[in-house]
Amino acid sequence: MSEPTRILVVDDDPKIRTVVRRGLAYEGYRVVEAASGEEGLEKAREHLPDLVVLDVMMPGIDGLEVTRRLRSSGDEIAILMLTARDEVKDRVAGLETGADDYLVKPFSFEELLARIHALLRRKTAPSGELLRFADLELDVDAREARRGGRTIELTTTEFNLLLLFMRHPRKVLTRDVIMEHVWAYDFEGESNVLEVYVRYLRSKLEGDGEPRLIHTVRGAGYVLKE
Amino acid sequence: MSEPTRILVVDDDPKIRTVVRRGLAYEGYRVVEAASGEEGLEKAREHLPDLVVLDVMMPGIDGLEVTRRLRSSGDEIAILMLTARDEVKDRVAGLETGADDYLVKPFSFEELLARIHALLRRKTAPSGELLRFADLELDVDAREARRGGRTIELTTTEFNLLLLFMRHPRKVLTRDVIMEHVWAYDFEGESNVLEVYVRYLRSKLEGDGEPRLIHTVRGAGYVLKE
DNA sequence: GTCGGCTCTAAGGTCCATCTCAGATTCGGT
DNA sequence: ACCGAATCTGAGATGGACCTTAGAGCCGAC
Repeated sequence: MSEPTRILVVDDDPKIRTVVRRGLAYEGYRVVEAASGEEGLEKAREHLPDLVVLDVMMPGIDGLEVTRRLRSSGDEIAILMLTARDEVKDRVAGLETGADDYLVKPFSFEELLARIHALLRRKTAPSGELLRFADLELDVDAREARRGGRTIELTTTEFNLLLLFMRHPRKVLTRDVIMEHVWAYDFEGESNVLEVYVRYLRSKLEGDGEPRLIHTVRGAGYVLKE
Repeated sequence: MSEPTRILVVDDDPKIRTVVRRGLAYEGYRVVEAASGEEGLEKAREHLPDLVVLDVMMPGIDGLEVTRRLRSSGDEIAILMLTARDEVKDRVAGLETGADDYLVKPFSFEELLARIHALLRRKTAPSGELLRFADLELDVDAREARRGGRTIELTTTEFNLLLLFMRHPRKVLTRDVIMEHVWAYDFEGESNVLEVYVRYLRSKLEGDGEPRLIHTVRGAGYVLKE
């Protein structure tokens, strides 16, 4: 994926925060830090990270409580919990309150990275999602769209293309990026498949003379916007 | 971005310059060389590179001083510092004066490439972030500008030109530099494309009789300033 | 085997971003 | 104040990017 993934690191130990921040930043992630549970919740609200690395044991609001609150506010953030060695009950409690995975301290950075990758892969995979943009809805499970009351059937390719747009609204997607994501091949010889499918989508989505949502950006690509 | 990434290599050792230049050019980067700190500063002003590979130890103005001056002139260039083995204090000093990362000599080209990629990902992909100058905003993702509440649609060339200005505010950009960055060709014959596009931008950005932002500097070029 | 739906190719048409050019205007130097 | 050069401005030509449509190939369902 092209956009930077945001990761929030919540731990009261500055040494851990620094190591993790540096490492993840080096890997190209956008990193936000918090030194306490309170600050973590605040930063989460502010930055909408894709994943939180969360220490269980912290003074004040601890990791379990942070997890509980994040979950209760309906967030689908991936949560990776850090637990002290042998604190088995913490792990169990962590998973029960809604953490997605845990890692035992001390850990190597590579281990952490592996967990993070696995989690992100799982989480950003669509399931049960209902994506929404303007008056357009995309039901990921049913693989169909809705607009203006009517239900729009999509073929696989149309769905994949629209999914990409819905995940990156208001963002210009270059032809290359789109081709890579939806068709997954390097087209040496040129092809106009993309244009054809954009047209298919448009004609389905604008069936009733509704305003255009997928706009052409000459010399660049396409954008989903009002 | 569409224009090629520019990298400036500053090292007094010609062997290193050659190896690095060849390798990076092969990777598709536009490479500029400098053999001393003085020349490095000059080339940086002249070519506006996205990243500088900078040797610490050089006669005359050394890498630390170059870093300091680049930073003090408000540039957000990515700086990768090359240090001799075990010169720990150089590394620390380097990071403190504003370098973004360092690499210990001797290094393999692959190592260098990996660092460069990581740095560029961090630095020049301000995805989701808005560039801002005075009351003007440039949304890099959406490829559109905003001023005085209204949204301004930009063509590709207009966008590239404005992006260049926004990345180097308050800095006089000569016609040559602009032509090189936005049009990427050596114009032997005269052309006034640049003037035409400056006009296009102005008319879009000053739509409501707002104060001018792109000013002409006679005999030199243009500046973005209030 | 036949049918229907999905995917892609191909060819022609349309449109507008880009650039050129010519004349107007402004600026700096004297 | 004047002159030449630099820059601005408007209008127009053109080429390529994008759109549109039709249909061929493919695969699975029955």
